[in-house]
Amino acid sequence: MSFSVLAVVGPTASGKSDLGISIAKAIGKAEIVNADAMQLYRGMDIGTAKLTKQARADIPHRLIDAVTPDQELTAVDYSKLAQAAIREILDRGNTPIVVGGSMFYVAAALDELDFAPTDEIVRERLEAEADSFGALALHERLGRLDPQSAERIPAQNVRRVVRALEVIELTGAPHKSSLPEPQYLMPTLQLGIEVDRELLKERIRIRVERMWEAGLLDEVQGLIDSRVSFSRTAAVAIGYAQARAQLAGELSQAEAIEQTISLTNRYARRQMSWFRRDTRIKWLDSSGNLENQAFEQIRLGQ
RNA sequence: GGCUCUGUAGCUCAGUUGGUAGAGCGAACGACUGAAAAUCGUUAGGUCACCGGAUCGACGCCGGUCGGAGCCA
Repeated sequence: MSFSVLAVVGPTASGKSDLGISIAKAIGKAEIVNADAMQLYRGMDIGTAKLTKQARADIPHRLIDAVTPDQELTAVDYSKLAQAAIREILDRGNTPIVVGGSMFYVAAALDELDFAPTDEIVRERLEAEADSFGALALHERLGRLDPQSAERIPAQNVRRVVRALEVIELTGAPHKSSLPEPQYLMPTLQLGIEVDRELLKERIRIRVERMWEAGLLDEVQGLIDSRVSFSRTAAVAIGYAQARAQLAGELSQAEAIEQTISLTNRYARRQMSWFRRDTRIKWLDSSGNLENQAFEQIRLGQ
């Protein structure tokens, strides 16, 4: 094969998980590596649309339920886990299939990304400075130290301004503030699922409504009762934040559901704007037979 | 039936003493190198309910019509 790693990407509710399993079964000796930032968390099942254990029983799945919701995990941590998993699977003579819609995590698993170091103390100090002097002042400082980054990063985007300053302070070198031409770590075939936007919205609505019917509130109440705190990432999981607000009496159920639908739609849009620019992706049209199109691409890629 | 309030972008609403309109959310598009389901940027949407009047000029003033809400009968 000319590719050693497969990947299935696309927006939420496009059918990545199912397609991943179909492909794995069809090609044989394949294992799935999760690239969904939220499915990493144990106990967050309904709201992350995790496949049931039965559904994934036939195919080994890696990096699902890898950590508890209170564990802080970053894209860098994930990239190490994912790359290690991919290597292991390859060593076993199997084909890794990376499946997930977390754009940055997909890149962290598949691409060459040379992350600069981080330091919590430095970052906290910069954030505090942003608070007291304002985002503009910080952006001006970045303009003096690294005009290129300052030009690329809007002053309002405090998060990225702070990160750029952090990297300069830590390494003395400018921050790489824009993504490079992506480069695979290993020969990879990336399949993307494209769904008509209106149809996707409909699917998202149904999916979210079913989450509530399936007991998302109970699941969240259980997490609260077990007294695990939520990590920064887990805390903002779409649906979970809304379910918690409903349990706290801050939102009605209808409001919680509507909000979840609307945030999920926005997320799907951002996913597409990220994946679209990756010209390496072979797109599958969901109005046709996904499996056949996938098999065809795999055949062509061999 | 009477009184009062009200009708501005898809939604919720701002619009100082008259010079043809803004915000938040939503939408479309985009950026993205250690929080990424994060954090942001850009753009498109409005004969300011309708008709008439005074005015050089009205979303804004006057009169009327239609539609909402409340109070009193």
